[in-house]
Amino acid sequence: MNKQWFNNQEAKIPRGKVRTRFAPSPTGYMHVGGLRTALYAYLIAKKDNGTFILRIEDTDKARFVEGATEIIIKTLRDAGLNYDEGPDIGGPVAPYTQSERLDIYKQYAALLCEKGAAYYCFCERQGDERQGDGSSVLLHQWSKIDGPSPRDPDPCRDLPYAESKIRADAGVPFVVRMKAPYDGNTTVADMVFGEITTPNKTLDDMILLKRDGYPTYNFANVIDDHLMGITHVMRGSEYLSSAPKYNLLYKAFGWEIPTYITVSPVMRDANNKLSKRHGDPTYDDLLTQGYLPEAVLNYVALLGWSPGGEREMFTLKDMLEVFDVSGISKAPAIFDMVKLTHFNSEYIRAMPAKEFAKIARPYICNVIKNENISIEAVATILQARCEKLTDIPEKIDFFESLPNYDTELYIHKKSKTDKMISRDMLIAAKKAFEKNTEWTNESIHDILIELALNLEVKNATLMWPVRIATAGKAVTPGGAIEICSILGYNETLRRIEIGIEKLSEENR
RNA sequence: GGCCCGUUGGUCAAGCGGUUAAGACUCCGGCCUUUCACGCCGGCAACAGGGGUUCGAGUCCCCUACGGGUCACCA
Repeated sequence: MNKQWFNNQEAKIPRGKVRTRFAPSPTGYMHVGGLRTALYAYLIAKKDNGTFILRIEDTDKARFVEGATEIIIKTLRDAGLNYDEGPDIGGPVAPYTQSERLDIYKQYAALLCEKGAAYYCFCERQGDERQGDGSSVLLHQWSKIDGPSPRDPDPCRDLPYAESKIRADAGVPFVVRMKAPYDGNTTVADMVFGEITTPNKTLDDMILLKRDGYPTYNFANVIDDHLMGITHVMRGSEYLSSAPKYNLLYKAFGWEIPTYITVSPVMRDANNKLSKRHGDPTYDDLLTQGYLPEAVLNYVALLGWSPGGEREMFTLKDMLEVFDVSGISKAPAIFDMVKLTHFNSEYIRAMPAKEFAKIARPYICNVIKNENISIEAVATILQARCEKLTDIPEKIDFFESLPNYDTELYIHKKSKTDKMISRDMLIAAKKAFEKNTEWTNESIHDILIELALNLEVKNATLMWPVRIATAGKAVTPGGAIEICSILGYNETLRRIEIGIEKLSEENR
């Protein structure tokens, strides 16, 4: 065993600062829960001026997905969760990638065997069968009998080290398993779940190194978290029951155990986790559905974490100030699209008008081809009334072409406007418009207000038919004035005439 | 089935032994208004159940129920 080699690995460890990592496996998409985990890890590090790193956990060859790492990197960048370290010091930052570190795991596994804390196992593969989708069918039936079931002793566990080392070196296929003690207890300290004590006899000899030479998640994680100097390990609650085994590994190496921060999953309903397979949206799906990255991040942060007060709108920068692990809840949280939508509309409204116009532009241009219509003006009336960007097309299609609407729309109970009155109003409005030369929001406003005054009717009595005639639908962004203004003089008059015609026909 | 974890309105949640049990979303009223929306005001709606401990329990303990996790050469 090369002592110098191990010393070199250890020498790279930076100490004394908070260091966290986001350690996804490259599945081809980023799910919402993953984003939340990344966010929390980022916040913990950055709150303390620490280091946040990205580590790709691609130790399952069978599940390799082309381009998956790029998606993760893009998402993180998109969300503003920039990681600041990779294996190439000084260069452009590529993430740490476990498949590039295979030698390291092998060396440490061998070291553990030498120390007697692990062993080579030459038994045939056993226990489960793989299905096409990567899930497995357990062959084992759980006993109905009460009490802890005794571990099946592995025949290789007590093989003399020297003997199995020779066999392994000679090329006999093997896995490396950890030697979990039969006696005593292991206590795991977790910042969210508190202290959990587990009897060692319930722990199995988990596999560290697979037959193909790749490490398991359980092993690579411990090695890397140590080697990369991770101080706060954040992960999902599915790993909570393995945590005692991780502690045993740290102990076997004589390494300091990091602080664990375990978070519960994000659910789709009371019984099921959010999952792509069930059709739940991934982070990218949400963006294409018209959600803003900031809104998604803000909403997701609040799933399972609360800052304690009444405020719930937080930018990433705000979160840096208020985030605290003590606010993380042990209970799972259900993802609610309706509330996300609310956050999104808040973010849209809070945006500077110019910025909104910029992001709304493609959605608007997709519908409005007419060059006489000002995209900016449409964006302006849209901003306060759109919950997500994908709402835009159906809200503004009437600008492009007048829908074939029903005259029932002219009936407005509140202002006691009916079809007859509407017709009179439209005729009056037409005349008033024809007399005028200017065509701005202000001039249109003045004309209509003055007209209502002269006719001695409520504003709504006049505005309602004008809006219906010019838009041809009941629900519109903006009122009559804005719509007329955007449509322009000629189109406005054309549509009012159509309205008069429609209403006149019915009276014959 | 064993072990571990959880459970406050439909949802997110505050609450750290004494509160009229916050707040937000949704929904429903009302006001404002140039429709819808926005905004403002108001309303509906919760401590899973049962035992303790205590002068006093959503808060502490136990049991039950329900839910989740785990028991892979997946992560």
